[in-house]
Amino acid sequence: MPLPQTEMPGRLQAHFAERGIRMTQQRRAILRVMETATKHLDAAQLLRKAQKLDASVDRSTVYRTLQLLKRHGLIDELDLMHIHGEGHYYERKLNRDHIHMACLRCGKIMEFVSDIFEKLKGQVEKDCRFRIVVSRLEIGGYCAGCRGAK
Amino acid sequence: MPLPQTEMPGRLQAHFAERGIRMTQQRRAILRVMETATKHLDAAQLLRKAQKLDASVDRSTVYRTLQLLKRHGLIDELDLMHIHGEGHYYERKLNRDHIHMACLRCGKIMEFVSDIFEKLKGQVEKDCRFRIVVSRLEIGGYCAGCRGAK
DNA sequence: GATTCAGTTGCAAACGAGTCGCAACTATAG
DNA sequence: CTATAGTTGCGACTCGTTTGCAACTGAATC
Repeated sequence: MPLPQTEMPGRLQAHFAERGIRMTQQRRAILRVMETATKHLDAAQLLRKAQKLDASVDRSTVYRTLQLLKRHGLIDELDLMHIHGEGHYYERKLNRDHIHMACLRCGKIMEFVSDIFEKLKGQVEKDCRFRIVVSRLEIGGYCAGCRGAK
Repeated sequence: MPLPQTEMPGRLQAHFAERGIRMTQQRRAILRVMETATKHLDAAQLLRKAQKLDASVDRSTVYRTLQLLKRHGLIDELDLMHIHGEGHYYERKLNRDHIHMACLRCGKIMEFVSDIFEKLKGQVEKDCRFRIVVSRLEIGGYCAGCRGAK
């Protein structure tokens, strides 16, 4: 299930340059992993993959870089309904928000883009006079394949 | 900001009886706290309040009871955008799902019920052939009062 | 290219939320 | 009243994440 690639690899690095954020060997490795990831990664997976590019990358640097990316609104943080433990998953923020669905039986993660979701956010902004910065809709349930069984 | 009280206090206890779940002193205290809570509680707050009703209540019993309530679909688990740390918050599941909005500046939590949200869930069920069991929409941003400032 | 220094790093220790194994206890059915 | 399956408190533990600190380094300036 490849993520939609609506942005070029290298864009995260470009964002850093634009904003005058210092680029280091370690950050380059971590950003490259985020840019080329084809699925949602947690911090441990991100660390392992980044260490293949630069063996010196440390766990704490991964966490610090994730905070940095979050603060700049370049990634989204997900729970995926805590299907695999208490940790978090990360993905690059792309043009359009999407919904995450997690199958409680087979663990599959699905994504879904919806105009109704955009409309809902518009309603919240208008009716609640609330300025939305980040939104997260996660759904747990049973996917088409698992609905029949159990 | 009181939660909508569309169910009577005592309903959680009634659910337990209906389903033949054993009722203990400690559970009675914990359920009573959940039933009368006027805001979202985390496990530590729930423990403190429950201990005022029954001093013997232990942390692990609180967690075990929360798992039980979750498994029976009687409570919802929230992150509230991790505004106050990594823990979780709990609230009784009421008739209608609602959206949670967290102000990134003042920390206020707001709730919002929307037909469009119901419609969106309907779309997911239909278009993705996905049977929804639990859903969570959390939004971070700036509330009406804080939008001007900063 | 050398100098400078704020920003960044690895390390190890600490943290907080949540879980678990176990022996003692207790709510409920018979 | 008894039997027993379910529940409890306790303490030790796991796991994801954060922190303080001394050493290092990117990049701006000369």
